Amino acid sequence: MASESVENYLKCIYALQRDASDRGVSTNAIAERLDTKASSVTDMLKKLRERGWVQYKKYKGAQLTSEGERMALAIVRKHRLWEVFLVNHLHFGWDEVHHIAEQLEHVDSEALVERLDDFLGNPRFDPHGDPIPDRNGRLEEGQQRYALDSFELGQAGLIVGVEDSSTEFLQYLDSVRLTLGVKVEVVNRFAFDRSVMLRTSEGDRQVSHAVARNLLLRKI
Amino acid sequence: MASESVENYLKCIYALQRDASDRGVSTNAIAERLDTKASSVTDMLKKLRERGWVQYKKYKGAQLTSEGERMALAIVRKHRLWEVFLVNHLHFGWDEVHHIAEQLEHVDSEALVERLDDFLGNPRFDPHGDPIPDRNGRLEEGQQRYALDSFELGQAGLIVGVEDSSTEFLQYLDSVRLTLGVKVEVVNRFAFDRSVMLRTSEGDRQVSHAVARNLLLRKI
DNA sequence: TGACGAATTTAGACTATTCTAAAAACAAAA
DNA sequence: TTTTGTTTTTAGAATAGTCTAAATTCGTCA
Repeated sequence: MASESVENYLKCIYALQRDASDRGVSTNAIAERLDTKASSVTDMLKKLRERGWVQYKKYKGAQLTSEGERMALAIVRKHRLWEVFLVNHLHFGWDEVHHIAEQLEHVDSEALVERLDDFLGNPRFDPHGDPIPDRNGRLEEGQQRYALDSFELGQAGLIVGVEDSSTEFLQYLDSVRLTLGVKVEVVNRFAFDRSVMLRTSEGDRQVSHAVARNLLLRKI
Repeated sequence: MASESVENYLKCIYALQRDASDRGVSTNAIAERLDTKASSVTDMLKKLRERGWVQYKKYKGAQLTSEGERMALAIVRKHRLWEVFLVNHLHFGWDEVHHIAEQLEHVDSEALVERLDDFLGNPRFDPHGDPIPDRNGRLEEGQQRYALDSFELGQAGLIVGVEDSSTEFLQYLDSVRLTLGVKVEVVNRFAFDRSVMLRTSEGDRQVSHAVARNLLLRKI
């Protein structure tokens, strides 16, 4: 059985090799994301290699093995299922659940996860729009999601996810009513600061580049 | 914040000073219950004393301070609430939940506990009949519970709890239909092995002394 | 190619928790 | 009160994970 710390490393490497889909996740990238020191990461990578969960060569970064990826997906599955529970049944806000799910995801019981999944009605997405791996670790392809950032003028879309699940960003989205399921259209783009003017059913809103990069939409 | 290990020690000392209501819980008693070595217990007791959670003098055993007891009750509260969730909502058997709740009880979020409590309908007892401390750590007095062991011939009672929540014991009780809420009457006692003959609505059953000691009843 | 700055690893140390083996204290009987 | 067996504590060591500081390697630019 993997320790909580080991599980966090696996999850972290999984996330990093997902959005920077090149080879080898760098020591520094892991250190930054886990808020730890590069030397600690090096130590841990050696242990993970020992146990067959990552491929790792000095100075070359790390990649999950298939066993490592299987474990990472199991943790992601638990995390997202618990988030659904917290939001749908305990009525937490989508901005409040990440921290709690980070603890719950380490509870070790196959039976618990499967019963929770059934209790929740086998949801396919978590409250932030992220897909939930099935019991075999398979992730639904789903339709392509694009950052608002990449939309052309006049392009419309449905908000289906966020790149950043921090409390701050989610609370901001709540406050300007840009939440999952909302339909938006790009009516203007300002080159000098890369901000974007959006039209929603509630009126127009201007959002910064930082927001546009982190809002994920399905084109319509 | 207390580590998982520290929390387990506090819960253990709480349980031991509850049923052996004399002074000072002995090092060996703690070691046996936590399946660890006496020397490890000594080390930990010094740390708990440092932090003001137990009173402890060499060779004199340990007692929780009021702060220590407050913490222990918070853990017991979480444990029992999660057990209710697992049995009532995820449909686990009462014999399957202890191990899972031992992990869930360490999740640290005040808000989670209170919302879970409300979600469950503020239950007052867990699936084994044990009372759930309220948010202030207060334990309902409830009516007195007696071990079947102590019943006179002819005395009747309602099963309202168990002294031992092990999977083995609970599965045994399931198999002979001696579960919470069942009414029984003592119709015979056998001195040579201290076994007891019970009458239930389903017929007569003989149970060993070990069982009689661990079944808790309310007299009727 | 060589040199510089950034990234990474190594070396050595620290904390928390646990263990084994040996020493000390206790308790109860003779 | 002395002996003896049990309980408890101490001493010293191991493991997992982390850190700082120093050394090494990498990649790139002149």
